[in-house]
Amino acid sequence: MAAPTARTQPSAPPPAPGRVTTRRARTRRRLLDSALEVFAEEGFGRSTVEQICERAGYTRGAFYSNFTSLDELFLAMWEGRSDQLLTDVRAALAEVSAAAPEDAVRAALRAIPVDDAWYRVTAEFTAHALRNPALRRVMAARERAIHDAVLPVVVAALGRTGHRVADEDALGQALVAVHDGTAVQVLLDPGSEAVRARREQLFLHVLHAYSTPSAEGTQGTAGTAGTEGTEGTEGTTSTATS
Amino acid sequence: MAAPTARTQPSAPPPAPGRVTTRRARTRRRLLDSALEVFAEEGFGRSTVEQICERAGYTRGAFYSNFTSLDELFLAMWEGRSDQLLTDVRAALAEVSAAAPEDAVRAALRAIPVDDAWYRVTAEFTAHALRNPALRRVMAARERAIHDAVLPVVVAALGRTGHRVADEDALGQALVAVHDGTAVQVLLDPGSEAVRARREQLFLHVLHAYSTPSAEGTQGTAGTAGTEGTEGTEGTTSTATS
DNA sequence: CGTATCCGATACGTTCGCGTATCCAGGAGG
DNA sequence: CCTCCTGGATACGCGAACGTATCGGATACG
Repeated sequence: MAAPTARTQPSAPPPAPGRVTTRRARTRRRLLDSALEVFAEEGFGRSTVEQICERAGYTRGAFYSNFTSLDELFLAMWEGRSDQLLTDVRAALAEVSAAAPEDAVRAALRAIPVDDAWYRVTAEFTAHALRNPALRRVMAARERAIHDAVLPVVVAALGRTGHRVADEDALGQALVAVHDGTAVQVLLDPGSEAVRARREQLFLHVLHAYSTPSAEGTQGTAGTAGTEGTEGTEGTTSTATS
Repeated sequence: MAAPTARTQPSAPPPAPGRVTTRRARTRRRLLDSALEVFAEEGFGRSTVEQICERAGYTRGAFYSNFTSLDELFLAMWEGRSDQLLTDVRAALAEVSAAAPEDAVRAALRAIPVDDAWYRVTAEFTAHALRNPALRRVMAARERAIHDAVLPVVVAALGRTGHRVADEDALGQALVAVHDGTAVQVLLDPGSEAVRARREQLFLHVLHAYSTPSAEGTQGTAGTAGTEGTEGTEGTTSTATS
């Protein structure tokens, strides 16, 4: 009986998981988007809650209703963007999964645009992560995820041209390192085509360094992919072993 | 109050360059040292003038007497440490200038210890530089200096084992990129010997990738490291596609 | 169409850090 | 030994950003 009307009792409403959610989600999203911009422009350490809210068209009340601290928002933002990036890369790699490794690399690099704003933020996130064990784990996990997503594709592509990868972890680590290291260079010297070209060149060198041509190719037929046809190259090894 | 009239010399001493300078220099130095620590612990954006002064044993008065802003101190500190590092590397390389490239690489890596605090600060400086054209130039100049200091030695060492470097700029850029990229990995996963080992391995791979064995070698010694089956392969791809 | 409930806006007091202006001690030069 | 100047300490006022407590409008649901 009773009580149906005014239940002030907290027992009933365990955070109803789907009530006004729609507005909230939009707000949250706008805050996160604005955060990226502000962090990129001002730097994390110099960004204020108010700047972010102002840009998103809200007041601080909205912020504190959605996040408890700037740190929390920073992490959420970075993870969100990072996930998106990973998704993009996966998609891009899926499309070219039948191409030669050279093309795969180029496609991957295209899928990971050296986005100015994003890398400014990532550099800062890195600095932050180096100081905070929890964040460090997050970042390490992220690198591993990228690693896991990219490696199989690369290895497969290499395999199609008759190359085998002995130590996949080493290759993965090398690729990530090269990516990070060269990305900064590209941003520090924007507009320099030379830097960009050498970046690509370095990737290819690394691919070759970490794979060995298996004497016999399975790929008699493998040519299949032929589409672009360019990949004939195979100079790989050409001269080959002494 | 009246005192001010006491200007004996109207000609005004052009900042007597060596008067109390001794105290001042010490103060400046202590502030810079403390700054590194504070920046490393708190992050640049969250460091305050007072924190730095407190750690150095001064008050804010001392700070504003020596610097005009945190930014200025940050730059001065980074440049100072950076110069020191460069000096160390030069010295280390001079000692091993007669060794095989593998040893040179190892010596260089030893000379550039992956110092936790320093890299945390550098990561932040990088982020900062990506946002500030003036700092960006400073950083680019620094990288070029390191590049210029290290390359000749590396090239010479390679030459002694009968390897020639076709594109020195490319090699330099690659080495810097690999250094930066792997340094972060080492710091993100401290204590992992595997990561460290792969870092060294990657350096060697890069050295080989960017140099070609000149048929005639002085390489009597070449046997050297024998680390891994060297990958004679070295197609170097240079020929590239068809 | 009413209404209970969210969600973001507004208002407030507080704390923190800054930069300046002034003061005083200590060390170099005579 | 005395003096004069430098360099750091102290004191002060200011503005920014924070976090909270409360309110009013919007919104999903019956």
